[in-house]
Amino acid sequence: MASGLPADPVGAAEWLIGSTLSHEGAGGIIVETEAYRDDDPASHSYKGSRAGIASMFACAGTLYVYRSYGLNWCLNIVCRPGSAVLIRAIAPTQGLERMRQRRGVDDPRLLCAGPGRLTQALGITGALDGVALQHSPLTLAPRSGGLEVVSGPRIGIARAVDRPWRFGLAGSPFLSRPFPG
DNA sequence: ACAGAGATCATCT
DNA sequence: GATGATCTCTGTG
Repeated sequence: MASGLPADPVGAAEWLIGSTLSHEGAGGIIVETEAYRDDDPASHSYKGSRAGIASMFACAGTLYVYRSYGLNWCLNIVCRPGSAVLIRAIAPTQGLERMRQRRGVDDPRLLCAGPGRLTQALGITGALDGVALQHSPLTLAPRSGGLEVVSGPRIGIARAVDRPWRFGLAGSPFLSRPFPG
């Protein structure tokens, strides 16, 4: 990939921490991600391609956006066919006022702390599902300096809970939940 | 602070 | 008919 996204979702999830993600002037710094691999029982792609998740089997850099629990949109970036990284939280830096309006809350810590919240704050919907990142209204800028990344068990899944494939920026107040330890 | 329930829908059994 | 990679509100300690 042009952006240097690792093909392995676990490496990509860690790599994405600290990157800047924005959509039409609203966005911030990615502080929380999760990796989902095609050989991973917790992944939508585990049982192979089927209707509704086709974009997860597209080429690296494709956006996979799906609806969760009937109401929330969740944003993933495919890093290899069948494997993707779920963007779980960002530290809001641009377009604060716009995001507050869309979310209907004032507390900046509640603007983008969670996969459903961040898509709502940025105005991301299923319309972006299957679109290539570089041809989408989304902008992704890799991190510049080093930073401390922590990892832990993923959230909200029933299978393969033991895999520590959730990554976060150490000490960030914008995480959807704190990391154990 | 923590626990439980409801909202809502594509996909699967 | 059941199941989620969720969020919010409400009731209780």
